[in-house]
Amino acid sequence: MQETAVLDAAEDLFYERGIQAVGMDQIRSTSGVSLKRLYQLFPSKEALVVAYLKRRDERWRADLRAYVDGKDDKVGAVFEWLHQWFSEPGFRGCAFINSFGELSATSPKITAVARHHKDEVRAYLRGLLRDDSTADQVLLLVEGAIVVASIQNDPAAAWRAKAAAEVLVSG
Amino acid sequence: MQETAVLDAAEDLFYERGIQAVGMDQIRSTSGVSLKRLYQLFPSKEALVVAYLKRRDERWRADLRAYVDGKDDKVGAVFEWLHQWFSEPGFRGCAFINSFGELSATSPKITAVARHHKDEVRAYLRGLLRDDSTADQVLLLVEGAIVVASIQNDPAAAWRAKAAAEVLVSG
DNA sequence: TAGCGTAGAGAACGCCCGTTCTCTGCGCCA
DNA sequence: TGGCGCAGAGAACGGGCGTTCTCTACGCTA
Repeated sequence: MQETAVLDAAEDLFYERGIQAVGMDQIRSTSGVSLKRLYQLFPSKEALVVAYLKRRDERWRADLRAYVDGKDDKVGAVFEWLHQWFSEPGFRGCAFINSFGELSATSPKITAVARHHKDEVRAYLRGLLRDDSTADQVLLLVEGAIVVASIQNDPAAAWRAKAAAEVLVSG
Repeated sequence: MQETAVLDAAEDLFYERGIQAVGMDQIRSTSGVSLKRLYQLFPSKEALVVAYLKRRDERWRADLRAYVDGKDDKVGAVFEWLHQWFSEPGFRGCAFINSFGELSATSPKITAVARHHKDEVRAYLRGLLRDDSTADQVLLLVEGAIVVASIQNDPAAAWRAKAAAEVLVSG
């Protein structure tokens, strides 16, 4: 489907290079969808960015859930999954943190999507832990691990976060 | 001094709106320094961004040190200081995380400055704690608190991080 | 006072952006 | 087969970007 091709191209390019660094022409040539059709599917670049982020949010959380579901140590599994993610070749941090830093001053819609993603992650952790304040602390470790892993290019941040989470959960 | 005026304008505008959203003309009109002189002081926009980030890095860490120095509970004081920062009117997250998300794919120099800032923060925490692996865990809480406070617009993230840090340090 | 060098203001340059429009050509129905 | 409509390719548009250049006017030296 054309919409999927456009979103695939958008995700590859926006995540890899940043949103403002990618023009609509590059989305066109990568997706193979004409500019006219592209604007029929998404009436503006902002709408395309929002669609890209929404799809990524849902897939990201579904992947995390799928990995954690079978495991006994749910919290530990979250950080194992993060470590896997950090180790992927194209890893460049959290798309939502990056978009927020780039565009929160310009676009309330993009700000809202980023906020929603973090809300959902927090809710997921609360469901995993049954103690809200511990879950909120674990969320801080998750976000911190993502930031440190990307900026320092150091996937092992996930293991340090895992060790810290174990202390918080057991304590 | 003109250089200071330019850096002040750059910091205000880049931090508030993002780097790519601010043009050199706006730096000129805000600082009152002519474009020609501006390019004598900083030979390119990238050089100006690097200078802005370097000055901010040093001032940020000096402010943190100044606040923490007198306190008994050094680690607690770090999070108190963060809470103060999060509560400032123009708070929009960490300039280095934001710049990294926006430009790490484009500019190795900016990437290096962001990485250096985080290295220095880590080193500072290690000096405070004398136990490197605990310090690295506290770093995750610091970064996580910054991210959550900015995206959720919730300065209280600092208090949750403080409580978690107390558990990690005492444990 | 005459002449020179410097610095400032802002126009100009080439390029790329997001978005729209035009023009071409192909597929469908009578 | 002839006429119609849709869709694709890409040119066009207005504007903004980073950077450079021109031109003016002022201040110092003799």
